[in-house]
Amino acid sequence: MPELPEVESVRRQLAPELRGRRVVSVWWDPYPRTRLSDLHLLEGRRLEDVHRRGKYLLCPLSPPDGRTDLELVLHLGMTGSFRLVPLPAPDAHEEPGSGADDEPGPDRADEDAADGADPDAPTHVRASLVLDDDRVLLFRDPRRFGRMSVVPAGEYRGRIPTLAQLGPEPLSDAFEVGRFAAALAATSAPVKAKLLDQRLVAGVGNIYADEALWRARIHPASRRVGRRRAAALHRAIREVLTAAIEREGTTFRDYQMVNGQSGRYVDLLDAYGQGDLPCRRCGTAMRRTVIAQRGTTYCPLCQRP
DNA sequence: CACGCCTCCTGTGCGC
DNA sequence: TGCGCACAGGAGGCGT
Repeated sequence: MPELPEVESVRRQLAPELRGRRVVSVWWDPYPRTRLSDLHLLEGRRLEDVHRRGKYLLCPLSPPDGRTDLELVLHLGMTGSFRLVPLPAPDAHEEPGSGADDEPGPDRADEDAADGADPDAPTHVRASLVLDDDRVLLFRDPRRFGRMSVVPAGEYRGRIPTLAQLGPEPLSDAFEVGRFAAALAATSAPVKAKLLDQRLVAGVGNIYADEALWRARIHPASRRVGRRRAAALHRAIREVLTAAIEREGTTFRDYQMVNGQSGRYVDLLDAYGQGDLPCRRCGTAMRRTVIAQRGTTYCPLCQRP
């Protein structure tokens, strides 16, 4: 999925477009096990801003009285993306009178782009918010791993467990090397599993975990990371995430920005997706394995246990 | 509690 | 060309 750099890039595109916009109406996926909840609460409210914590986007909502007490929480899962499109002109073919109550979601059977349907029309739309500037925010998510929910502002416990326990932002002062080293020392799980866990540090996923471990020369399965290596990893995480944000993230397969463009960090990947290719540092063939149920690529020479 | 495995989904790319 | 299978950037839930 989109990790911190991808989510931050999406945030930077969305924030100026959504800030101050009022939500006129909302449609969302009627799928039984949908991970979209309480979106009806959006209607009539203003999106005050778009913030980010880890891989989550947070939009404070203004009620009519001006107090902010609800928040829209967005997570892109593995395949989520947003689009802003013009509000379609009222369709002449539409049955008069009916059809008003539930906006026919643009999600039809995905295969039948038959009869006249625009082949470029967005597919897999799971939610759409009509905004007061006659544009529509579409949330697309083929695999349905993404989440959208409206919650009382800041109250994540019991609703969004990972967000409730989220670790420090890696690019902020809250990400302290001493605490990071201590947390790594206090665990017996493979270091990569701890990076993916989100409690030690927020926003690192499979791509940037592999990248940071390669840069810090730490074997992803290592269960013992001392202070020295912890400090190297701390620095590597910051460097990798900063460089990826500068290039608007990595598009390996699904990730797209709001304008449909790809992230350009893919060209700079040193580890992720480099299986069997020569290590960019020492030339040894990169090796692929599975750690924490995730595909993992590392250099067997540079990154020894 | 910490850890590790399984699951939720759909699409794609590969090998046969 | 067609089919089946493995795999995909995340997180939640459950068993040990």
